[in-house]
Amino acid sequence: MLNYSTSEENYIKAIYHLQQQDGLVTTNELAAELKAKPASITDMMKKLKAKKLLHYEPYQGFSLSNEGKKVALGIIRRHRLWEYFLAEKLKFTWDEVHEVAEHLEHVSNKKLIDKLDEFLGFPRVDPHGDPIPDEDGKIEASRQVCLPDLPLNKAAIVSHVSDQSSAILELLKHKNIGIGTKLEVKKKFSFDNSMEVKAGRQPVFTISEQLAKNIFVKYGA
Amino acid sequence: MLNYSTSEENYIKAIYHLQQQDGLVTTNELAAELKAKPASITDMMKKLKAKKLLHYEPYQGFSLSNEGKKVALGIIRRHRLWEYFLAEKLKFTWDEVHEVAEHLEHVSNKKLIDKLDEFLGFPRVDPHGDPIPDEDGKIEASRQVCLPDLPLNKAAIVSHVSDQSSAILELLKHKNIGIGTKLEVKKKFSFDNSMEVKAGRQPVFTISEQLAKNIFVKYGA
DNA sequence: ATATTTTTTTAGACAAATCTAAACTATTGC
DNA sequence: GCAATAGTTTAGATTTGTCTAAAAAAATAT
Repeated sequence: MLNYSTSEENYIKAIYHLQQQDGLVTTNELAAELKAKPASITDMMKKLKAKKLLHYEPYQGFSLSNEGKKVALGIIRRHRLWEYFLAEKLKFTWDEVHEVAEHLEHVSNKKLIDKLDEFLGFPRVDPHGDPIPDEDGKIEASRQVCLPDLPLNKAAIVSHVSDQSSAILELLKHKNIGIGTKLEVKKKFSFDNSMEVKAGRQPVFTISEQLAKNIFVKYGA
Repeated sequence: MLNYSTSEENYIKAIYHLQQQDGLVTTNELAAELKAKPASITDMMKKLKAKKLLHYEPYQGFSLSNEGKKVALGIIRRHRLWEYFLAEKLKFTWDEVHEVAEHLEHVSNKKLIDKLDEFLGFPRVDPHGDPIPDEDGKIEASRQVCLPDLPLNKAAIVSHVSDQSSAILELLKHKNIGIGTKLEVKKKFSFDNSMEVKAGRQPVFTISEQLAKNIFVKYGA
């Protein structure tokens, strides 16, 4: 695997994320994502095409080649491992990790990343619940579901709360649940659809169906 | 503290190291150190002078200003903390850490570095025995002495072995002592000048005067 | 279906960091 | 003390990544 500049890596990563949703990515879309001018995008697309990292015909949009996807997954692997390290070891909060990881991800040394992975205990998801690609670029599909739909004993990360009333926020705060909290459903009761959950490092406790329906979590499939 | 480019940081760091030994640094010296052409050095010196990071008059050599030294110590702090992390947490060997830290050092985020420092337990020296500047840029003088001259209970790092005979190497290997090994002298016996040492994570053991004289260690004064 | 609008590309400029070759300054040897 | 040598700087070119303004292509609206 060749080395790419920080700039090239940022383009590749942005295209990867955009094409997950949209299929073909357009010049303006990418310009908005990267806060650059459309002319700069076209310039870089020519360069990445010449390096066979993407498919591109003028005016037709672009998408990563298989090689480009592999490069993107390498960058995402580095980014998410560093995010995990920052949250788990350095006690950054879930919303602080992204920005710092944006810089660390560009240090591309295979041994560094594989040893970091091992040191962290081969985590499957980052602090936002997004799956971490393995050494070979394999990545689990990311699923976002509401808590009642989460399989039993599946580790997940709180990613969203649908109801934003102060009543629910008070309750979540009291139970130490917030965006980024690790969550696992241990038991479900069919009588009232309440469930026992393990949240972060707290002992198992019970939450109601009403609450569970409003908590969304992400996990690796 | 402003931000500087990777390139600027590499120049600043190199000047810092060279002027430790030489006082004024010359164009050719720095060119050799950085594997760049003398013309490139002159260009950058003008730039760094404009930023008030160094004193420079054409043909007269250059040296860091106080501000320049502060910047240099910040870079060295980052470099050595990452080296410690790589050796201590990721189990890199002492001779592998430098190259990787050369890249990590350029990620300059104060919170990251201060939290890393805390996570590592505020180490005083890196895996080569060189002292790590603190948050304010204070740095202990680095001392290199042979083992009999090391103060009792002072943590130090093996940095050099003077005799390279296979006999001494065999002995050192047997005692698990090598470059980068942490060493502490626990007790000295005046009868034969033998001493009890703690090496790495091994239990305390005894070494002879002859051996001790050939082991050089570095420590923060 | 064609005129208008939007999107994309091209052309040309600029800043950062590097280089080569030539010019200049300082040092050294005799 | 001056010529030869060694070291340094300048001038101009190159590469990478960005930009603005203008041109070209595609999409859209009547």
